[in-house]
Amino acid sequence: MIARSELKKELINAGIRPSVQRLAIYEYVKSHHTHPTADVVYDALRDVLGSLSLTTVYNTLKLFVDAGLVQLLTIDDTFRCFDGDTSSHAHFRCDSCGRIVDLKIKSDFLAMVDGLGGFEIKEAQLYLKGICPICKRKN
Amino acid sequence: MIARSELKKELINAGIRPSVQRLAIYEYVKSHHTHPTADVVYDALRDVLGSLSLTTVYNTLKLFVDAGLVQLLTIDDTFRCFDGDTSSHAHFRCDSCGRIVDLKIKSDFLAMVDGLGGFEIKEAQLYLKGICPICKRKN
DNA sequence: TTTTATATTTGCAATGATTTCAGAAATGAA
DNA sequence: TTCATTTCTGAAATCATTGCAAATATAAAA
Repeated sequence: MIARSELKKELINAGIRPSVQRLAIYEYVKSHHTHPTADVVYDALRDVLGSLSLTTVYNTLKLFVDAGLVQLLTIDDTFRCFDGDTSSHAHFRCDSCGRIVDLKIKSDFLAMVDGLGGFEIKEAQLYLKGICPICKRKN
Repeated sequence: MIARSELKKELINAGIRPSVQRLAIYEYVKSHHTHPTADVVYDALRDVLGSLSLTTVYNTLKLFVDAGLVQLLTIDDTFRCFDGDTSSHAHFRCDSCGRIVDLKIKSDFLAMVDGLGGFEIKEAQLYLKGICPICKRKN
């Protein structure tokens, strides 16, 4: 759990004015590692904050993604979800329960890709899909 | 370029009846390595075939994906595109020109991911984004 | 070949996540 | 406080994708 004042500084450093809504949304994605959709964030915060618009959540998350503070995941092709952890890691999506799991990845994994000379890589996403250990045990 | 009769066999082997539309769509995605969207396939084939419905293109591509004959890519979060090459390879999307490029990847690249024991991996997608060599040279 | 059943295609309407937009509210500076 | 700027809001619009029911094509049976 990161302190609110620390999160505030991060927003300011990124050139983003830390409004009440923005700070709440930022705190949510940084403290919940559940890869929430915009809608999930909206449902979780609408009661905490007096009022909140779903549009604000969409706009704010897009702002964070563009600033590099949050990752946008498209591992499930039917919706977008967000990850406050911007460090390099892989994602696994269980076909059975839908859960998205973080997996550690070696820092030099791009060495496995051939012919990258001349390319400028700004972002890398490794998406794995299949059956998670919990669902496998159930069968 | 693969022969039409060969493509026909592949569909039959997958349990898919090779109708005129299906064969045309299958031939398109297997011979064009441009990662087309459903709409692009539709526009390319509507004139060749007498008539064609966009719904048919969506349904057919989904059929191919479910049968494992074609890959679904979600590297661009605003639309889905398709890849007739189902072999293991990475994809790069240029932020500048939007082009999606195939990149070779070492077959054992999953060794770079920690803690995969217990997981059953059915699909892996490595998406890279940034600036391609052609766009870099232009600047 | 004709009939019948089944599979496929079609076009339009519906869906639903996301975005746009214009006005309202909040914020910061003077 | 006043003014200017930024941010938030909610409703309406967008657009890729899907659902559905009718039309067509294909295969099997008679």
